[in-house]
Amino acid sequence: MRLSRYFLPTLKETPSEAQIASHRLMLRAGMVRQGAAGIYSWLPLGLKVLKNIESIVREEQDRAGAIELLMPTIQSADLWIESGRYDDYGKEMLRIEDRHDRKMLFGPTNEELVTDIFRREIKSYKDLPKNLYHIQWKFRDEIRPRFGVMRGREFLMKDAYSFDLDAENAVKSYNAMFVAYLRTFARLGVKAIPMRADTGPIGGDLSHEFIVVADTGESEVFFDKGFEDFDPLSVDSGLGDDLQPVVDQWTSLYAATEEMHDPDAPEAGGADIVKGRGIEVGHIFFFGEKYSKPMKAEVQGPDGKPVPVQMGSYGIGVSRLVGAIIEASHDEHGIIWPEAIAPYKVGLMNLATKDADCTAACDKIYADLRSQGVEVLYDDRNTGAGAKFSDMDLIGLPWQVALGNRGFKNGVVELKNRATGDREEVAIADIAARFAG
RNA sequence: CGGGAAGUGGCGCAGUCUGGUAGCGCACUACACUGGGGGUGUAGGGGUCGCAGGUUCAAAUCCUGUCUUCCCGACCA
Repeated sequence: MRLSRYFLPTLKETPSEAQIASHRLMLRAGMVRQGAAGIYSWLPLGLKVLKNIESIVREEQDRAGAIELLMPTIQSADLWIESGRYDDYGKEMLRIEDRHDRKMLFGPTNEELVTDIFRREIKSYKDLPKNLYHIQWKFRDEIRPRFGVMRGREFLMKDAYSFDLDAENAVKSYNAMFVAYLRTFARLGVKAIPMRADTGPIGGDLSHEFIVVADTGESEVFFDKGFEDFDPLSVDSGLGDDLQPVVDQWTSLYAATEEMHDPDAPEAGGADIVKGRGIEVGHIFFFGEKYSKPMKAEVQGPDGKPVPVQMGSYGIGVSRLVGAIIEASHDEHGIIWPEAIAPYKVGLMNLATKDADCTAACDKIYADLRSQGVEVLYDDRNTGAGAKFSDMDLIGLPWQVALGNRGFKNGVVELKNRATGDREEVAIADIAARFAG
């Protein structure tokens, strides 16, 4: 993409409403603009990151055997009345009426709707297990939205729902998601630590939160230093494998959020327990018959008798992750994207746009990179070099390639790694090949 | 929902106390210079000061109401 034709409104100064790093940087980097409190438009650069995260989340869900569908954002109140949550959910649920005065709502989550879909179609234990998920916008009318996309009212969430015949199999489904989550966050380039969690209003018996550790995190967390060394990607997880040992390994070390932390517990006091701040990016629950019973989501068992299915739900805050990753990965100059989700891999800067030869050389690098399938943002604007460097640092692409008169004379570009700051000179003729494969 | 703060051009702000017809920086437009870390000059365009009432000869400024946004707390992906 040529920057001169792109839509990337970067800001030199931070809008006054933004306080924390991710919010400031997302506004300055031209990723989002606010529509109302907690409601954002995603501009092209932000959308690219959101889509990249979404793709990785989707790949890992599919890999773990979950099946994608798409449920609507607007739901009928009927199912929520049936489950009993229409009254329980309170003012956080945005309620509306259609032209026929029917009660509708903007979905804050989808247990009811997915349970209804399940119960209409699945009648036999032979069709289990099932895990259905979608990636869809949710709306929760938060009392106090804040921190940009980290606590928005409208947010993109991946939510999966598992259905099993009995608790034993439901735990297998739970474990599959547990491992899929570890893999997902690792692939996104962030360290997320699973912590035993309070089940909250969704209810249930078994629950873990996945917490990204960042200094600006909103809640206090306590965890064993041993988590630093775990590599989730070393674990292979096919559907049906017994993942209990993996889960056991990951839950053997102490980790707890503030509300679950018990300073008096023997395992909580060790020298390896560190205190930090964290951002919740995922939350998984096993809640058994909580919805299947009142909503009569039953299958016939081998003995021909109807049994309510055992359910779990599994959420990842996709839009929140954009903010959370920035919180965990930025410096005073701007964002530092992990390569897996960066909006572009390479930022190419022509520092001498008035020089026909230099421009031709840049154009060729741009064409070569694109023909190799490398995503490249090409700053071909007629601005000073300083503005280009600053913008490039701000938007945080992993690799910067700069070519100006000085380099052109010597036949070299400057290649900079955004994360490490390391620079090296590479021959103009060789630079495209550096990104091959 | 309790506590606190703020709304003045696209962004950041001054002006409000002490009422007199709106200003600065950045951004934007044109031209010239410049071109390796947000450069320089000249000339421009853009704001009924969140909104509605009120006081006054006169309101960004004083009074009342209202909307919006942000921060702290209790709640949440």
